Amino acid sequence: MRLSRYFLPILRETPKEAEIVSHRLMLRAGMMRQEAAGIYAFLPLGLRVLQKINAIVREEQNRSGAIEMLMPTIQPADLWRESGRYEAYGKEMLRIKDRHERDMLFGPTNEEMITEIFRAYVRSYKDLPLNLYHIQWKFRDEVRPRFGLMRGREFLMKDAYSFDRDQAGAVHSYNKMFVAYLRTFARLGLKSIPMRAESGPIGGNLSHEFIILADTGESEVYCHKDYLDFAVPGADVNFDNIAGLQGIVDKWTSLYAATSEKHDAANFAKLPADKQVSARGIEVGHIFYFGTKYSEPMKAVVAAGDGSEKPVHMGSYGIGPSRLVAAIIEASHDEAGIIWPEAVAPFHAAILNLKQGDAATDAACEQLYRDLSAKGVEVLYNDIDERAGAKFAASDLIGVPWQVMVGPRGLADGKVEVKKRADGSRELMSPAAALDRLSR
RNA sequence: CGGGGCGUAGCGCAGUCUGGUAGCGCAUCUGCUUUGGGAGCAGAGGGUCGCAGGUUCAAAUCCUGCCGCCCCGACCA
Repeated sequence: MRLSRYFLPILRETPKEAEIVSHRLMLRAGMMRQEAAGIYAFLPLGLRVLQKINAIVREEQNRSGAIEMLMPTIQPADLWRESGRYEAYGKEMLRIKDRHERDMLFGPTNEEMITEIFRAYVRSYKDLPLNLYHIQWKFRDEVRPRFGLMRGREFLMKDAYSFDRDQAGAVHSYNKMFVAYLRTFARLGLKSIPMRAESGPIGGNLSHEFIILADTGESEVYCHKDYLDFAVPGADVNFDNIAGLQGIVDKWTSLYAATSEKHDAANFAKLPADKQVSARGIEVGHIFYFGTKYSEPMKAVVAAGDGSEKPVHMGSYGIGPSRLVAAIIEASHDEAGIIWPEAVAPFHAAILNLKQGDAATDAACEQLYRDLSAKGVEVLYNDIDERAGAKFAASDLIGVPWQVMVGPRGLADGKVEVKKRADGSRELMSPAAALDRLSR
């Protein structure tokens, strides 16, 4: 992409409404624009990151056996009257009337709708287990939206819903998501730690929040240091191996880990002093087993095999991709701007033409741009007629992992300079070597 | 929803107390000079001063009402 033909409205100064670093950097980097409190438009650069995140989330959901679909944002109120949540949900639910005065709502979540879809088609336990998910915009009319995308009213959520014939099956479905989440966050370049959350109606430990550590995170978390070095399950993990998955989950829940709400200072103090980690974190995922809470009132039942019909056991599993955009920035930035993990970077590399208009420099940039593009490298070519300093600052701000600086000084020796955004290291090399390095 | 604050050019702000030609920096446009870490000079364009009433010869400024946004708290994926 040529910057001169792109839409990247970089701000030199920080809009005053932005308090936390991810919000500031997203606005400055031209990633998003606020349209109302807690409601944002994604600009092209922000969308690229969001889509990278979605792709990874999707791959790991699919790998675990979940099946993608897409439910609407607008839902009929009657569905929620069946579960009793239409009255219970309160003012966080955005309620709408259509032209026929029918009660509608902008979905804050989809348990009711997925249960309705399930019961319409599935009759037999033989069709289970089933896990359906979608990635769709949600709306929760928070009293006080804040922190940019971290706590918006409209947000993108991946929500999966599992259906099993009994609790044992549901636990396995839960474990699949647990492992898929470990893999997802690791691939996003994040250290995630599962922390016990409020238990479901059946009791037990079957609700976990996935917290990523970030110095500027919103909440205090406490955990055993060894979590930071736990190996994340590989891509070859067998999701059908019930005992194997349980073993992974057991390991990842064996040590102390709690958010401030569930923190038990006395138990935490029992850990060896050098193993106590007290840090700040951001919740980026939440998984939940809730049994027959919806299947029973909404009559989502299957033939159990013994002549009877039984309500299915369900769980739901959320990840917030739009929040993750902000969370990744909170976890990965410096004074100059964003430092994207390579897996989610909007572009892999940037070419900085340090002397626009100089024939040799222009030609070298054009050639490198063509060569990188031909190799499938996502590259942003800064071909704007502005000073080198401005290009350095802009590249650092938007956080592209690799910068290739091309100018007359280096070209005199047949060299360009490749800079790694993450650590600032630079290396002089030939354009051919740069091409090789960046297209690996 | 309680408490606090802010709405003046695309962004950041001054001007409001004490009413009297709407300003500054950055950005944008033109020209010249510059060109390896956010250049310099000269010039230009751009504003219903959040909205609606009211007071006044005169309102960004005073009064009343409303709207929007931000921060702290309570609450939350």
